[in-house]
Parts: sequence; C-alpha cells; structure tokens
Amino acid sequence: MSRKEHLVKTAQNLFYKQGIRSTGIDTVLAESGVAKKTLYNHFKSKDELIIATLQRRDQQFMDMLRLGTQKYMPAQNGDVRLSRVLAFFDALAEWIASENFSGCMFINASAEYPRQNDPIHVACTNHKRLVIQFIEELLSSGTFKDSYNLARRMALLADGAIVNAHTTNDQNAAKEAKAMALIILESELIP
Amino acid sequence: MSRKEHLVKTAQNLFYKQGIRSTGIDTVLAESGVAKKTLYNHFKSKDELIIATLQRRDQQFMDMLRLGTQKYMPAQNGDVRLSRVLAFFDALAEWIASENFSGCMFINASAEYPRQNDPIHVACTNHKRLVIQFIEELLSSGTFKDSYNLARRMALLADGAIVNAHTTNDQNAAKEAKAMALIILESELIP
DNA sequence: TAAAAAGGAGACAGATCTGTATACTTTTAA
DNA sequence: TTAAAAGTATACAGATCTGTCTCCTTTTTA
Repeated sequence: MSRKEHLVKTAQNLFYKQGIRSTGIDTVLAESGVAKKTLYNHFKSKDELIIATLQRRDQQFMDMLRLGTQKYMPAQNGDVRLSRVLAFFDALAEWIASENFSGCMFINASAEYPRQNDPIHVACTNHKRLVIQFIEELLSSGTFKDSYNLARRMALLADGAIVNAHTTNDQNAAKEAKAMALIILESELIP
Repeated sequence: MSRKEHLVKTAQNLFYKQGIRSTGIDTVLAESGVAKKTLYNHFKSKDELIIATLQRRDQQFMDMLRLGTQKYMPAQNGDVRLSRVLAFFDALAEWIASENFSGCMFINASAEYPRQNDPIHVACTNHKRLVIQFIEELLSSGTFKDSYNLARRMALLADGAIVNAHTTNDQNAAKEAKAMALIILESELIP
C-alpha cells in the first residue's frame, strides 16, 4: 500500500470512529507515521483529505453491498423476485452488527458539514444517490409498479435502520427494516 | 425572556444551522449580544451549554409533535384506530417541509459527539427513547399486536424520512414514510 | 437607599489546529 | 552512479477556540 493510500485509510478510520472535526491532522499523521509534508504533497488541504476518505468509503461500502447481497441472496425464501432486495437488508444487518459500526459515515459527515453546497456535503448526497441507484437495480424490472420510487422507499428504510441502530444502540433495527421492506415490496408487486 | 434563555435560544439556532463544533462560543456571544462572563456565570462549559440547547430542543420538538398530531388527527380518513399515528407523520412532514429544516438536531449532535458515553450523545439517545414512547402512546392499546415494537418501527420510518430529506433534499420523504406506515400498521392490526 | 448580585467589554493565558518552511535522509529512476 | 523526487522530523506562523480575570456599569434586593 502506498503512503497515500495508507494515509487515507488511517484518516478514514479515525474520522469514522471519532468524527472529522474532532480529529486533527496531527493525530492522523501520528497514527499513520507519515510526515506532514507528505500529506500536503498529496492533498492541498484537510478538506481534500476528507473528500478522499469519503470516496474510499464509498467504494468500500458499495463493494460490501454488492458482495453481501450476492452472499445472502440464495438464502432468501418466498417470492424469488424479492430475493435480491431482501438480501440487501441482510447485508445491511451484517454491517450494522459488526464490531466497528458507528453509523453511516456519510450521514455523520453531512451533520458535521451541513452547508448544502459544501463539497463534503455534496459527496455525501452523491453517495446516497448511488445507493438508491443500486437498490433500483436490485428490483427486477417489470416486477414492481414504480421501481424508482420503491428504491427510494427501501433507501429510507435502510437509513432509518442505520440511524436507529446508531442512536439507540439497537442491533435489531435492520431486521425490522427488512420485515417492513417485505410487506412494502409485496404491496407494490404488479399483480 | 431572561438572558440565559436568550443565550440558549441563540446557541440552539446556531448549533442547528451550522453544526456544534464549527460554532465557537464567541459567535454565540456576538449573535446574542451577551457577555462572556454571563455565559460562564450560567454554564460551567460549552458542553453544558450544548446540553441545555438539546434539552430546549427536546421540549420544543415534543411539543411540536403533540400539537401537530392533534392538528392533523381529524383530517385522517380510514380506520380511526390509525388516525393518531398517521397524524404524527403529517406533523413530521410539516416540520421537514419548513423553512429552517436542517435534519434532526439529535442525529446531527450524535454524529459530532460519537463517543457512546459522552453526555451529549446520551442526551440524544434519551430523546430518541422519548419519541418512541410518544409514538407508543399514539398506538391505541389493544389495537396492535406488539405496540412497543411497532412504535420502534414507526420511529425507524420517521428517522429514515428525516435523514433522507436532509441528505437528498427530498421533501417528499415524510409522505413516503406515512404511506409505508399505513401499510405496516394495517398488517399489525389485531383481527 | 445602600449593599449585593449580575452583566458588559475586553484583555489574556494556554491550548490546539491548519498549513508552510527548513534541513536532512531515503528512495527512485535515468 | 548520480541527479531528482519523495519522505522524515520538526520548528514556526497565524488563526481560532475555550475559559479566566479585571474593571466598570447596571440591576436587583434587603
């Protein structure tokens, strides 16, 4: 792993665990063992480093969703047309139950950088769009009445599960979300 | 309004609009026209001021929910046993569509203070518990199979709507949440 | 009315944070 | 092998932030 990658990885973990604004550059440098000059060789500012961590997280997260959805798809029972999107909620549940879960990095970053046109906030908005798009691809075309709107609903359930799990420390939230998703999906099937 | 109340109100608005960590004490003082000594006369630290703003917000928010739910209850149609909780989602929608909406202050604060045992984080967790309790009271007893669990589900929908509306700038999220709530509620009715 | 409490204005200490500069060392590549 | 590029270590500038302190004025209360 290059120094740059190592730096971004370390920053990402610290930002995710302790928040972005409360994590100083010096902490990132000490933790990663990289010199300050190297950081500013690769990034113009802390903000650019933050953007890089969000991009890295976006890739990681989408990969995790793709793999997890494939992994849990065969285990679904009932209508096969629902298997893919239901597996998505199992992937979500696995993540939420994992050791280092600390909410959604993008929701957290949005809260720390609330200005709508802040590049950091924009990166978060884009990520959420990608998730909706991903879910829409899971909804077999021709199966549901309005797949885009349905994907938004599923994303809403996912965000609710993530936030609930984070704030009330409830690992069951994803299962509840999945149960609700099933009911909603069935109600939106084209007869 | 006493100086203390004025101070807390000003701080609350600034914290909500621009985030807590990025709002310095001096900004709060300049905006409120209060002297620094007065602030530290009433609060031992910035953290105490933050807690006070969260308490104020909690009261405001719960009052808003109570009033809004009463206001929108008569307009519901269909099964009257669902009217109260459905009205809750209308109250939520009104808030989300309002001018100064910038997400949930408690979700935002949780993201800025992620340490689970931080008093600020704890205040947020407590608020979320109160919301669940409020929703449970809206679910007419004897009507649903498991009202506590159902209340948690409704809270999950509400959080999802709030977060979605905030990150993707979608004012329709609350309506989607209400539509989903209706389907879920009907599926949980005791026959 | 007089003593006491509270507030205003602002200087200041001490910490912290971002970003730059300098001097030296290691790695890379022509 | 040797010149250039990249990295290390660290000092430092300049800004900002929290919280304390002083001096003075206003308000409250006994």
